[in-house]
Amino acid sequence: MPLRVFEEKRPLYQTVAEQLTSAIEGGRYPVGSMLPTEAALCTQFGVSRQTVREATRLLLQLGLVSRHQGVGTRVERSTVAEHYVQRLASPNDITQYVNETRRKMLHVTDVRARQAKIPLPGDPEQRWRVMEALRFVADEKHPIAWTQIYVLPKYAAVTDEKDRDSVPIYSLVERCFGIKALVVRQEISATAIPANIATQLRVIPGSPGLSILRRYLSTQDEIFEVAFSVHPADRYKYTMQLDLAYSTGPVGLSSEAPGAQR
Amino acid sequence: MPLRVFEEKRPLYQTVAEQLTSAIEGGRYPVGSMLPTEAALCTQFGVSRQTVREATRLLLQLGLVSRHQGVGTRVERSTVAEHYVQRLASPNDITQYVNETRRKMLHVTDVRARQAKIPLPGDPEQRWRVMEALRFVADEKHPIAWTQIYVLPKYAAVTDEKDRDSVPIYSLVERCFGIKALVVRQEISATAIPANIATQLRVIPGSPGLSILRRYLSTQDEIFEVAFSVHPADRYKYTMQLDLAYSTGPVGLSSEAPGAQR
DNA sequence: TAGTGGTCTAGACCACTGG
DNA sequence: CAGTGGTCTAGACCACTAA
Repeated sequence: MPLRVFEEKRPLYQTVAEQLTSAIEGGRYPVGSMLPTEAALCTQFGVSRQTVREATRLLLQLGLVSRHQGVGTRVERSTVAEHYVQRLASPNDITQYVNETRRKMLHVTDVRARQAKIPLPGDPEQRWRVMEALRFVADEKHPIAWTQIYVLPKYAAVTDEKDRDSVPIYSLVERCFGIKALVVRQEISATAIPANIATQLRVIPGSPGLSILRRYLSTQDEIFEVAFSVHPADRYKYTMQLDLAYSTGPVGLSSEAPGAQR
Repeated sequence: MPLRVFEEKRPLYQTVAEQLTSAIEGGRYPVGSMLPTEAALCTQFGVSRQTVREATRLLLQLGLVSRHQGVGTRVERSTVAEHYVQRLASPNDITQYVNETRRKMLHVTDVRARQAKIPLPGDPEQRWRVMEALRFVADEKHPIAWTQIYVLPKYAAVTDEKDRDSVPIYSLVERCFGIKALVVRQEISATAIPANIATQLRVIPGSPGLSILRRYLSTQDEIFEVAFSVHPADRYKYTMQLDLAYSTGPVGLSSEAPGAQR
């Protein structure tokens, strides 16, 4: 007979989930071992299978277990994975000023990787298209950023787009070539602004600047764009917020829809 | 009779979800409007209620709809919300070097907010406990960071803890007082390192440095700690990775109070 | 082939919301 | 109060995995 804690107001599946959670935390089901089968849990708790599944679904979201058809439910962690998460509603928020500033393109050239001012991935002889630009806030005279953007030659055509100056380059590449930036890696460091850049930024050479190196990785694990920007110390500050979270990563998109027509 | 697309291998609920998704994207169900009731969807698609619920659960995860008991299912967005997410497995990863460095405490004092070198929240007469320290990589002679940590007086006792030097302060506060950093706000900027700090860091005064200001917010929306660190430009670099994600934020912990429904 | 989780149905009662 | 989504049951078939 199922012994239910008396006077439960909360859903049954939640109670079951908690029992299982503490059993896992307590070492009753060690990491790597299998949870009892769903049928077993049904009789053990005296509930229906859906209730059991709803309970294990919670554990699944917390990253405690994983389910495998034909195999069973495996314990993955003994304790709920805690972490801090930064969420950016729009990809543009990565570069925090995109919407409040305008870009003035300086020039566009081609270089080989080894000639670039920044480390580029892959073959040193690989050619890249380089765009150099300044960013201004509204009508301010002084730019807040000097930027250099490298894209692979096969995407170089973006430099001919007409909204080249109003849209982030990575976004242009995405739109024109149907790819998607899956991952963005960012490095933030301080530097003494070199003379040639300082002139453009209208600051004293050697004065402190915040430099950000950003690498955009597409679906095929290829780095299709590298952006490098330098900001005078007193004109820009990078801010971010991290929130405590418990669940495992986003479940992400459902499927490989048959209608990926594009 | 339900007209099912013939020869379906994929789950029914997924098909239903896709139909609903494109109906929403197509404007058939505008943002702010209500989806048909579950019962209606059952007859419309010729499926059981669980199948409908599983389908709307997918839309829920994608942030397209929200469900409200006694009310219905409301359309929240017309298109799947895309965003970039940074995940830190351990809270320590916020300060990326915690595990590879040792801290040397310089001194501990008390100050009023208005006397502090950095802006502190709340009353300018509010007292704060201040710890000043240096961080070293392994056996290197030169520190990679000069740090100042402010905590509220009620948590000042952490400065007496014995593992004060090996554990991050915010973590000590959490452990000793049973609170939890729910949110961490971070500001990264460049500065010319002032003379007094430069001496400690063994760099030339005025040389460029990366400074990071971190505010730790506890459950009660209170800022219980503010940490400020300065790094010589060539000794430290802040790196992060952002991943493309689709689902809405993690639902997280089990018990959510019946509040915050719009 | 036996046993697992994945999907699906039909029906039921409940908790909550709004008029 | 009627109608909504939230929970739960009992039973069924399927897809997958491993022996």
